[in-house]
Amino acid sequence: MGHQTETHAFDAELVPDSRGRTRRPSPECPVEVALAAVSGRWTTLVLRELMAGPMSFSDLRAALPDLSPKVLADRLRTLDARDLVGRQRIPGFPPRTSYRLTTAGEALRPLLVALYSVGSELLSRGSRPPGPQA
Amino acid sequence: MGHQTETHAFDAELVPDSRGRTRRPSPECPVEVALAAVSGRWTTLVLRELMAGPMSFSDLRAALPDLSPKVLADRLRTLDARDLVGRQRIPGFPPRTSYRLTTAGEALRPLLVALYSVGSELLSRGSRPPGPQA
DNA sequence: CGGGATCCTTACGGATACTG
DNA sequence: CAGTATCCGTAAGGATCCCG
Repeated sequence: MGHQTETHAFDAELVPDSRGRTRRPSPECPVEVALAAVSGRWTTLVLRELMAGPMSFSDLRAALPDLSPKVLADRLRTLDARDLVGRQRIPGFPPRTSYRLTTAGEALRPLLVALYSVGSELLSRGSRPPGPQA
Repeated sequence: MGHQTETHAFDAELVPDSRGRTRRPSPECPVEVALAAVSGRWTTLVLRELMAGPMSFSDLRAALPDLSPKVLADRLRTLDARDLVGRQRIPGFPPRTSYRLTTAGEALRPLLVALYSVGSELLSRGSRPPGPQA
């Protein structure tokens, strides 16, 4: 092995290309992009609901009763801005809006599945609950 | 199909069991657990470094020069508290501490891989950078 | 070397009330 | 119905300095 010349080598599965070799948090890194997509409280729950098919604003409110309209609107706006969710106004009265995942949004499904299975693995190992983080 | 009795059905791959059917963010949900494990700025970068093998505090500082000692200590403390990372003091002077992933910590590898590949997918679709989130 | 202690700023998220 | 407007408390995270 080269002694000191190469700082260190990353596992090729973990870091397949140069975009993963950043020395600081950077929006060009795929990991950050994926993390940003699911970040924010309630976001994964909203995504989970939409994975089952299009829903209106109040469908979502009914499915997630403790989520305030403000935060729900925030989440939907952010997801929309990232092209993960699309909104479609249905003409007429009362006003209705249908939210649906875009194809980019559907691409998050394997991530949610991975989160679930890794999380289950951690729980089965008896890892401690989050607690106060700092 | 039952007409209105069942509120709605989740995809079994996405939500394999009842722990994923929460109506609010909850530490019992595997998704939240996994998300908590990688949450926080710099966390995935620290994990990436440790995936290559044990490192000392200043090894990590050298690998991530823009990460302040305070935040690095924060991250390591949190990861330690969650049993994802273990610390080992090396006796003698100057003081040295070696950090390594626990087996639970190694369980995060597939999650990081999934984050990378889903993030790449999003980037290749030309999704917008994070931007101001709220 | 490996941290801890302080201070400060901002961004997030919750509550409540209101509107087209 | 589908949001917006406002206010507010908290916690994350960066900077700086210090200690064993």
